[in-house]
Amino acid sequence: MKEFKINDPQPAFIQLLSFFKALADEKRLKIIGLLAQKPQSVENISAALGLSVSTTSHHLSRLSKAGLVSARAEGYYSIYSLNTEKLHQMSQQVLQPQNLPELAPEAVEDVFERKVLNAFIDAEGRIKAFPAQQKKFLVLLRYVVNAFEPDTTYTEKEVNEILLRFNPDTAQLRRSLVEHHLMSREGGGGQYWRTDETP
Amino acid sequence: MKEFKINDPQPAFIQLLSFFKALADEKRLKIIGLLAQKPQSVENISAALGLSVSTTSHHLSRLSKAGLVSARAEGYYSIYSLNTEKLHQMSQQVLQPQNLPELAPEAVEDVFERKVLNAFIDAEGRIKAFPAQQKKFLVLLRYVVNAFEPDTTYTEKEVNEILLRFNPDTAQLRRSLVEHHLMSREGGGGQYWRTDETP
DNA sequence: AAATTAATTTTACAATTATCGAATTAGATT
DNA sequence: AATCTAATTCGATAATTGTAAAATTAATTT
Repeated sequence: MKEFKINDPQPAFIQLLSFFKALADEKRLKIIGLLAQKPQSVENISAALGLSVSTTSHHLSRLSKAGLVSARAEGYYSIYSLNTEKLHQMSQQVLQPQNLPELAPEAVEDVFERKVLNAFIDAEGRIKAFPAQQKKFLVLLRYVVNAFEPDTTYTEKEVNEILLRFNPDTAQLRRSLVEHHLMSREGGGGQYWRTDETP
Repeated sequence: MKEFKINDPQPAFIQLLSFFKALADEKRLKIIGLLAQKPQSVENISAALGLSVSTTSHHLSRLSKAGLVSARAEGYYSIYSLNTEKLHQMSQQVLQPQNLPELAPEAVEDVFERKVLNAFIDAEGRIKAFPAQQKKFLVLLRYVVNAFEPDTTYTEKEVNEILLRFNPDTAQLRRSLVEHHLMSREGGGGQYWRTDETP
């Protein structure tokens, strides 16, 4: 097996990109269509497309680099033919949903959230002020709720102790956490727990 | 609204081309990867890609025109998400081998053959001279053999009469036609017929 | 050997397009 | 109403790329 990790910037990405670039041209797409009918010489292709031979040769070279066509020498002709397996392989494999996320650069933390946290959390991790905008407030609540362990129950007193690390107004925080379903409370008593994230 | 219908050359071709063009860019391919993870705002995407917001917006617009992503307004955000069905549909359907030939322009008659015929056949359809190159000579033979009906037997005399319309050297023509298996001859007698083309 | 032929490579240019900043639009907040 | 925020559109520029003519290469024919 190969080691792709070190210094190799996603060969799959490069390959996919050159595949799309190879086919992202009117003339080259038509060449694919021509070669799907039968293998042909460069001159023949250029006549069918109304292009000069040199331009056609250039296009064929690009398709060839992407592995979509290949040429065999026959006399002083180059007879190009379609690599149907390659074409099939690319169209089948590479755009499968499960492979797509790998195309992305490392996911960046949400810009909006970072902005809000920068604006309302001080260096000690405490909430400086409560934003009026609900969306921003929710960001803070999600930040706060991380202080609670999943699958653990807390008394109201314990909850308040933890919330006090963020802001003196523990009542509002506690109430909001429950309101927005980030924490759950058992009906009458003082039992709290972090709501399961999976919906 | 615009009228797209009239003079619309192969909508399938156009659609396929714009599909490939949409994905033939590094940044846009990465956007696909990002949106495959989760729907995101323009600002978030631009941060992940290291691009300006306006450039990102432009890329998203291109992807959107190709039908690969769509946006929903949420507050003053545009949350873009991936159209996975469309992506799946395109990658599955459109590059299937049986559809490929339709991408080509109307097939042009073979350039080499046309050249040879122009060079060696006069205005009356007669062979001006016999080319030394075997490949060219074969083109002439295939041209000549069309004067014979399929599934018909001819005597040697009839064959010579027909060949005389092309060139006085009927003996060479007759012999070459048989040699190259364009016509068949019954063992001893003088019965000739056009060889069936299907191999 | 000289001439011919098909293809590739090189060079130069025109067309396209990716990019960004500035201006504008649409929506939300104060 | 005035302000703020995210997104889009516009205008300009830089980079890419499709195109063809000319020069070169490779193979064949005379």
